[in-house]
Amino acid sequence: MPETRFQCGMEAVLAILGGKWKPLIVYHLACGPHRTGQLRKLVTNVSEKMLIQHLRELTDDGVVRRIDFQTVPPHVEYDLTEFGQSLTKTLAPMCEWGTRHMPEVAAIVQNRKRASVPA
Amino acid sequence: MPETRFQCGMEAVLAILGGKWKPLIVYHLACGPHRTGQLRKLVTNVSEKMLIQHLRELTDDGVVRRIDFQTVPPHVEYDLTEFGQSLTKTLAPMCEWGTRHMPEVAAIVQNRKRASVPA
DNA sequence: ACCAGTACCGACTATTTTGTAAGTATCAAA
DNA sequence: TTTGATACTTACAAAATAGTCGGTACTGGT
Repeated sequence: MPETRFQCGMEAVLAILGGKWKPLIVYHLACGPHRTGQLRKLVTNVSEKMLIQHLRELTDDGVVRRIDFQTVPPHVEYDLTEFGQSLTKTLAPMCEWGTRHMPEVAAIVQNRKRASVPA
Repeated sequence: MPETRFQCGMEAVLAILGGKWKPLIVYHLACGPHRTGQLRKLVTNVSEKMLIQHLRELTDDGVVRRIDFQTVPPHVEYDLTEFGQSLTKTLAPMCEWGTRHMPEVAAIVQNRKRASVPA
């Protein structure tokens, strides 16, 4: 019963998109529907388990829609719900910032690595 | 040496703001400089260790500036650098989305809790 | 002398999150 | 009948993240 209270909108967003691969998944789904195998290739380095786990959570949260073609072998596609699309729209400026400052951020992260691996 | 490569701007943002309390810290610092003790009260439920740890990382990343008044007992203030301010600007629309959809998101999260505590 | 308040550090533990490797089911093709 | 492809599951292990508690240094008030 710890009531869900958000201090600012950011927290609400993170409640939905908190997860190592979720932003990437949503990012790729913004371009249209994809099936599981495609996403596994697009979201580099994601394990099958994490991909499906996050897809499930996003589906449960109403961000993503799962379309099962009911065939054998299975064919399943995912795409964004309207809720998910409204989210990606507001995410766009942040993505732009990230894109614009990408070299800067990469350098920052690189610095951190040196600090933590002093060998 | 896994080179730092970002698939999309979002990843770059998360590289900087990934951390349970960082968005909140930045959010409060957007209103002006604060000293450590004030932040500890504003960022509810944060432990002193995590607050300081995150403040340090944000400082190292050039998002936050640490101002030490060199007094005894110590007096330290934190505020956003220009880099940090450019970041909060692009974060704003996302915060707005979160604010607008807060009840919806709260309901979603509430649902998850029920699912994971079936007792 | 002792305690309180400041900002911060460090060892240790707990919790959460992510990853690995294997297995399920079904059918088609070889 | 064995293999391959699909989407997905499960048990277990590792890693990342967060939290607790005690300690540092300094000084002012009691």
